[in-house]
Amino acid sequence: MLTKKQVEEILQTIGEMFPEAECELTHTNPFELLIAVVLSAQCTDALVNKVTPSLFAKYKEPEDYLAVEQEELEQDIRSIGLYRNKAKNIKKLSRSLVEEYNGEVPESRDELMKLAGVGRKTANVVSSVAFDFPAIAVDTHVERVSKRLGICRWKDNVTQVEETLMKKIPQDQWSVTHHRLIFFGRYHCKAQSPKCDVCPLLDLCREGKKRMKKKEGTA
DNA sequence: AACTCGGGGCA
DNA sequence: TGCCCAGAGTT
Repeated sequence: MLTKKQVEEILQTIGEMFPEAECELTHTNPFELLIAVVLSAQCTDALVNKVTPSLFAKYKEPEDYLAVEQEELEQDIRSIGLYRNKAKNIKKLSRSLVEEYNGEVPESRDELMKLAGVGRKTANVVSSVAFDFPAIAVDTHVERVSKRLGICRWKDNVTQVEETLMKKIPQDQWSVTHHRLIFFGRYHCKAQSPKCDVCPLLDLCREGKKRMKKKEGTA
């Protein structure tokens, strides 16, 4: 596992690689943020942002989602993929908010995770971004990159990855770190074909050095 | 633990 | 043109 100082250096380097890394989710209130994050499962924020302007113009409150047929909602979010599941979850989630939470978005992760379509990652994003709850959202990119670089352990489960990241990164950098690691994971340290041969972090990266060595052997 | 949903992005 | 996904639910 890397030290705090090493992690700091790595994050700074990644920040220089992707200066454009910043939160792409646009939201004006907790409910819109919740919907946007639910929609973003298995697709990019950029793609979600193509539908949210018209979506949020049409649907302001949970009641608005309950007022239309599910087929209509499906068409409104069709271009993002997985739209049937997501439309069904949003209808169900809106009903829960109206009936059980007085129309308000709950603030705690545990309550958020009871909602349809809201898992651990979505709950962490909403509670931390909308309600300043101390949490780091760990998605597949963040987890993979953290493990490859040695920021956390290989055997760590998601909870342990979260804890390690929160321990090694100053709280005021959690949000930007999340997005830096996502950019790094998506465009550089990719799941299938990481660009180890042109990676400025290779000297620090156990996994990268292992991969380069293996590559030499097979070449 | 493996499977499903799905249009868009990228090789 | 065919792969692969910024997750969550179900079995």
